[in-house]
Amino acid sequence: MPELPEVETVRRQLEAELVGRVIKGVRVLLPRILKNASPAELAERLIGRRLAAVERRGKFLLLQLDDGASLIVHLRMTGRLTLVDAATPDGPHTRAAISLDDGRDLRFDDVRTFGTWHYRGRDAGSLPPALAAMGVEPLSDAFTPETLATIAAGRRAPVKAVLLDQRRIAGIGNIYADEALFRAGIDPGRPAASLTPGEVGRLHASIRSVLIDSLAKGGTTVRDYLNGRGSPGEFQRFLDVYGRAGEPCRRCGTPIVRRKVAGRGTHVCPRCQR
DNA sequence: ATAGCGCCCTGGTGGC
DNA sequence: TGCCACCAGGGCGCTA
Repeated sequence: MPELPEVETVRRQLEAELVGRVIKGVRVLLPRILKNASPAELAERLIGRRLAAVERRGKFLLLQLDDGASLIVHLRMTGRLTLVDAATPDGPHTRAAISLDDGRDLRFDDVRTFGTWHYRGRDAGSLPPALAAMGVEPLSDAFTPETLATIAAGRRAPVKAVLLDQRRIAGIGNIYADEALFRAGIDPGRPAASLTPGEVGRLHASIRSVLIDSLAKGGTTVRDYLNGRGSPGEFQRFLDVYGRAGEPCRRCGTPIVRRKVAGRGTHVCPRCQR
């Protein structure tokens, strides 16, 4: 489940390899991943374009083209973007591919086919609604304890639901919501507005630290995630609660409990998190 | 405006 | 061994 650290890892790898490359071909094996273009239209727009930059906003990847347009990719749960030699056969779940002028393909593989591609033209063009409404980047200077306090103020929803709301904070998914709340010692079901200023400060620091720590390990691979070079992340070895139901809390030894909060599988230490 | 829920989709798992 | 219900979950559309 690629979240901010995983998508950022892919972004860095793709940027290093893709910038300056020219698109020679486009293959779309599953047209419904394209949200606002037909395969033929996408090919017409992309072929001949040079890649100018690879950016990230929340969990979206933006491949910027030299004509001011962009290809906006969301990996959702099982999507992968990897660079391979063009001779590499498609996998059973290859949904699309872009061939480059250096003999390689940018392959998009996605088992569950939730991932999406949007083409955005130079002027306006359609943005994915979630991207247009995206909240603050948690690793940017704009994200301060005061920002988080404002976000939480007056919200009766569980604090975990607020962390998952991309319109408030960008890029946090189920894994890092659980991990940040553990580090902060806060129960995920608490109404966001019930957090004390001290708790808001701890949660702010925890969000940043867990994202930074995971980024340093190349992200988390629980099941499907692979980076732009086809390699898994390493942070799963350092998770405190996610996926550790029944195992002892690393801090106090109490078994980690799994329950449902905000409709999501949620992992907590019932002793450390209040 | 906010909160909650079902849907999309496939592969892996566990029960019988 | 086979079959099937169930689960994973981000974004989105719908409801109240």
